[in-house]
Amino acid sequence: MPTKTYDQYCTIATALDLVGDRWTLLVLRELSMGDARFTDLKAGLPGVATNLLTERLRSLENAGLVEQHDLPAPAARTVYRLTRDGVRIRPVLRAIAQFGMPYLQAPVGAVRPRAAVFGGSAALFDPAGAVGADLRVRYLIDGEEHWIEVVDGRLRRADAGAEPDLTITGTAVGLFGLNRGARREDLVGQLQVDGSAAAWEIFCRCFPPSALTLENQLA
Amino acid sequence: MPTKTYDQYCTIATALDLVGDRWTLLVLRELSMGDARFTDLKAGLPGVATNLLTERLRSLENAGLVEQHDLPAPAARTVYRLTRDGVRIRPVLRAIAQFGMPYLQAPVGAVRPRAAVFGGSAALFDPAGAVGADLRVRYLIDGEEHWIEVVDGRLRRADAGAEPDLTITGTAVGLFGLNRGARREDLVGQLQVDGSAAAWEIFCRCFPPSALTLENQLA
DNA sequence: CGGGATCCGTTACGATACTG
DNA sequence: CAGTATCGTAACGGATCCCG
Repeated sequence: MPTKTYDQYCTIATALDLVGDRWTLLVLRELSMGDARFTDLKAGLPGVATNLLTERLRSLENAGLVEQHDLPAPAARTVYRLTRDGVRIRPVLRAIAQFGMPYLQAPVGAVRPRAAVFGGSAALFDPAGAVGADLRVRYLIDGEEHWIEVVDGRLRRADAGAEPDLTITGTAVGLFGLNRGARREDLVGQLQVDGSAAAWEIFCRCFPPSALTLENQLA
Repeated sequence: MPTKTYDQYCTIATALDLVGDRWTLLVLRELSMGDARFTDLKAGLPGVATNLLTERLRSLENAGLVEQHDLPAPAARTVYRLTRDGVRIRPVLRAIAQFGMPYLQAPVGAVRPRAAVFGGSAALFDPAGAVGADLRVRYLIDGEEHWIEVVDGRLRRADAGAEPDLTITGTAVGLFGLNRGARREDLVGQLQVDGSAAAWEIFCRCFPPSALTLENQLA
């Protein structure tokens, strides 16, 4: 176990003592998209050593951010889940995702639809722009269906249910294009948005695309 | 140099490739409070090895987040400063600080006034609560003076100038108490707030104290 | 004194192999 | 499926030394 702490009276240093180790925030990213088994986590975190993943999970359990949950009989044994304290990491993940968005270059390898929705689109959520907003969005990305909703200005995952205000259909790469500021006209064939103009306007206020004006685009 | 990258098409992984290494975010924390010399950084980051600090600074310069700046003759040669791209890390630092706030225990060692203002108080800034707000706050903490202002819902550092709407006078520890949710009555002798009731109300909306309802308070 | 560079012991990480 | 065990390598931590 990495026992290294910054040992400083600082909220940031304290937070990083909990979640600052390598892989830890990416584990939380995976869990913030939903419960996951050990193998799911391993699949979502290419390159992580199994012993390290184990160590990180124990460490997160110890910090009270993650807990194991046993599933009923037929399903595979256990899943990992964020605790009530653990979900407090979401704004951190959103902020990091917004920071990193302009640095993302052309896709390498496959893009998981769920990552495009939660790590890409939903990560752009802007609480200030969303004040008072209500919106249900249905994503159909590479055949996978995901729902998110904004209720009274607060972002939540949602389940399939009542009619969506907006339906976004297409590929994960196309969705990333939208997040990075591409215009809808440029995404014909990759992404299609169905819904009222009013709903689209609310969407744009709640999920403003990342500013691409970085002076220093990495090569 | 740590050349390890997560090599994943993910905004968070990409961001962590830039700023996820040990000490890097704390270096940015220091610089987000203002320009700093090498020695200032070293002083603000107890325990960091000098070679490591050098390596992190080079790496951040390389990423375009930090730049060296030469000062006129009499002053010590160079300072480090966040670039225009670099200041984009601030929302990340704020989010991390808010996450870490409840885990902060009693102070160990000296608390720097500047850290109490920027890492503590200003870190609680809530864009959603601040929509449309305007406020100038003057901090007098352990003899140090710092100003922040909210202009049309956006947070900025400020310089001494026109009358503040609110003046907060006291100790760094007292200020942390306020941030963590202590009531003003409990901070008599440690912290004093001067200003109109209306300004105080705006302040509370812009800088809501961290929820202390963590089920799992660390020991 | 500010701003590092060099060296070296220790720790954490990465890859793979193996097990209940 | 969900880990544990092992081991070589890379990164970190601390101290010392160097140079303008």
